[in-house]
Amino acid sequence: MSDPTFARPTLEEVAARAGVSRATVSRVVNGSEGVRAPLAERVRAAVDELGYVPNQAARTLVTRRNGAVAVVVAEPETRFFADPFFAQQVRGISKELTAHDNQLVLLLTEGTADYERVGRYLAGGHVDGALIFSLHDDNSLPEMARKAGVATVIGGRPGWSDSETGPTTLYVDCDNRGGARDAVRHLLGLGRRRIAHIAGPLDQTASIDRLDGFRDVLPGTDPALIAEGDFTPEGGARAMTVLLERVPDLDAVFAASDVMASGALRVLRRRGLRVPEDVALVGFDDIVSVAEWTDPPLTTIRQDIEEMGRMMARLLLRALEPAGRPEAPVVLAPIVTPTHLVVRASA
Amino acid sequence: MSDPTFARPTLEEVAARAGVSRATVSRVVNGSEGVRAPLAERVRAAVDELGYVPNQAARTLVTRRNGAVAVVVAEPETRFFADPFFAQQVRGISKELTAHDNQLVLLLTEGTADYERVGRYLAGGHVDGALIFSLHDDNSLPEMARKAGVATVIGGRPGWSDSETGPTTLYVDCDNRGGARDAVRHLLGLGRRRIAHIAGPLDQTASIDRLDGFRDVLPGTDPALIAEGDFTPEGGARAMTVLLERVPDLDAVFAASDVMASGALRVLRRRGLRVPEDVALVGFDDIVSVAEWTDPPLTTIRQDIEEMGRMMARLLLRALEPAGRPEAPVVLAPIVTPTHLVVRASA
DNA sequence: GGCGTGTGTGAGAGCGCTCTCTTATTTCAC
DNA sequence: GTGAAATAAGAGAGCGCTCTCACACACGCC
Repeated sequence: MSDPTFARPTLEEVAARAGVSRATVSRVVNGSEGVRAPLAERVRAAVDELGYVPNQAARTLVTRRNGAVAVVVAEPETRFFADPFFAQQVRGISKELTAHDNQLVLLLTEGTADYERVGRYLAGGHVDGALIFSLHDDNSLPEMARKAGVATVIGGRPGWSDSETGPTTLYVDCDNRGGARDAVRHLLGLGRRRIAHIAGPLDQTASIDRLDGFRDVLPGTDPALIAEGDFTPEGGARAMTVLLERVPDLDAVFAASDVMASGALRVLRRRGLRVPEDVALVGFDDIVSVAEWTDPPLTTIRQDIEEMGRMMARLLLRALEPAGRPEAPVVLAPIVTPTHLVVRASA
Repeated sequence: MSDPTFARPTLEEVAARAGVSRATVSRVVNGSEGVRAPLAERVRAAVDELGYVPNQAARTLVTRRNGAVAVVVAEPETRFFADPFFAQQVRGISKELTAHDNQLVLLLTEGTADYERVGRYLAGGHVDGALIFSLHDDNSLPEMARKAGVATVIGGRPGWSDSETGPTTLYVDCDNRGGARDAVRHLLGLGRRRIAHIAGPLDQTASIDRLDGFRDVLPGTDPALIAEGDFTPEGGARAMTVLLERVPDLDAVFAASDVMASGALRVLRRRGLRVPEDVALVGFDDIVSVAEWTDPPLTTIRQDIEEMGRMMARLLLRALEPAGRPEAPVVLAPIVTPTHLVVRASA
C-alpha cells in the first residue's frame, strides 16, 4: 500500500533537469526575487514534469518552521464531541489556518494522563504554535506550551491571572458577562420577575462570567433561583427539575447555553408548562442546529463561534510572524468579541 | 512569544554530556538493544537533565516516517460538525492513533477546490497514511492519496468498484444492509403494515445499503413510501412531511439515521400523531445524545461508531507496518462490523 | 579600458537525526 | 594464554532542503 520504492523527486533532480543549481530551483519554488524570467520558466517546467513537491521535513529541519499548529482540547470526556460549540470553533480555525497554508494537528486528551504526551509533542517541535481549549480552571497545558517555547492562544478567558504565566496570555473570548446582562434585561423587559439561571460548570470562566452578568442585573437574587448544569442537555434538564422544585412559580429562565436550554425545555414541556407563556426561556451561544430547532425556537445570545475560531488562528499566526517590520508593530492582545440578543419564540 | 532563541538540546549535546557518541544516545532513546546498562543509565540521566526531546523533522528526514496520519473529511458544508457521527469516529481514531504514538492531522475540505491542496499535502510526505471520509460517490480524494503513495483507509464502503483503483481499497463500514433489515423486521413484528422509509442522500453508499436492506424485507414497496432526506434533522422533517402527505395512514417509519428520525419525530408530534401508538419509528446509528434524548427515546440500529474509528486507524497502522515477518502475514482487508437492534420506546 | 557597483547564479555548509560500517572490547573454547 | 566469535561503541555519511557567501558577468563611470 505505502510503496517504499515510491520515490519523490528531489530538488537536486529538478535542478539537473532544468540545468541549474539547487539554489536556483529553491528560489523559484519559494517565490523569491532575483531569478531571470527564462530561467525561472525552465525551472517551473521541470517542476511540473517531475511532479516535484518539496519535502516538508527537510524544509522544517532548516527553517525551524512547521507550517502546522496544534489544537489541543483538554476535555476528559465526551464534551468536545457532544457540544457543537467546539466543532464550530475548530471549523473556523481550520479555515483560517488553511488559508495561510498551515496545517491543523488535533490533540485530544482524555484526562490529565495525556498531558505529558501533549507536552512532549509540543516540545518536540512538531508545531509552531498551539491553540488550547483548556476548560476547567487549570493552566498546566498552557504552562507546558510556554516551557516548550511554543506560541499559544487560549480559547476562552483563562481563569488564572497573568502574573502567573508571564506578561500576556493571549486568548479569544466573547463578552460573556455583557451577553448575560442582555439576556436578563430582555426577560425583565418582558415583565418577568422570578427569573432563574441555569449556570454552566462553575470551574469555567465562561460560566462564571455569565453568572456574574446575571447578577449584575439582578443583584441579591435568591440562591434558590440559581442551579448549576454542565453544558449538556441532561445537565440542563436536571437543573431545570431542581429549579422547579425549589421555585415552582418561576416565570423565566436564563440558561448559560442553548444545549442546556434544550434540556430545560423538555422538562418544562413534560410538566405541562408553556414556553414562553408560563416560562420564558433564553439560551446562550446561538447554535443554530439547536436554537432554531427546539420547539419553540430559542431566544438566545448570539456569539460568532466560527469567527472566534478564526480569530484565534489569526492571533496565533500573527504571534508567529518574525519580529521584523518595526514600522508596523504587531499588536498582540487578547480579543473579546461582542454578543447580541437574537429574539425567537421562547422569550 | 515563540522565542527564536529557544534552543532545544540536540542529540550531540546529550552525547557530550553523557560522554558517549551520538549513535549510542540514539540507540538508547530509540530503545534498541546492545547498550550496556550503566552506559544507558548515564545517557538517560543526561536526557533528563537536559530535557532532551528528539527533533521530529530530523528524524522524519531520514526514516521517511512521520508518525502522523491525515484524517481527510470531504464535506462541502456543515455536516462534519452538525453530525455527531463524525465526531465519534474521529474520537475513536484519535484514541487508537495516540495509543501508537501517531498524530492526527485534520484536513477539512470545503468543496472540491480544496482537493488540490489536500493532494499537495499528501504528496508532500507530511503524513504516513490517510483516513478518508469521502462521502458522495467520488473517488478523487482516494485517487490522489494513491498517486501520492500514501496508504489509505476509507470510512464507509466506497461507491466504486475495486478494478478502478487497483487491488484492494481498504475501508471500514458497518453492516448497513443487515441493520436496515433488522429495523424493518422489527416493525413488521410489531404488526405494522404500512412502513415508510426516510432514506439518506442516495449518492452515499450508506444510504443506498440501508435502502436496499429495507427493500430486501419489503420488496415491491410503493415508491410513495420512500422519501430522501439528507442526514439532517431538517431533512428528516421535510421527508416526514412529504410522506404524510403522500400516505396519511402510514403506521411506521424507518429513518436511515437518528438525526433524521429526530426531525421526523417533531413533525409527527406537531401533527398530533402519537409515537409509537399511531406511528412507530426506528432510527439508525444509536447516537446516544440523540436517540436517548428524544421524546420518546428512539428504537434504533446500533453501530459502534467509535470502535469503527479505532478499526480504521488500526487497519491503516497495519498497512503502514514494514512488510517483514513472513511468519505472521499481515491480512489487509476491508472490515464490516455488525449492527444490532436497540429497542427503546419509539417502536 | 580599468574599475567599482549591482545583479543573477552556483558552491557548499549545515539543520538533527538514523543507520551502516568499522573499530574496540569482551567472552569463551580449546 | 591464545585466537576466533560475539558484542558494544564510535565514526561518518547522508536524508532534502535553505541560506550565506563567493563568484561571474553586465553595466556605467571616469
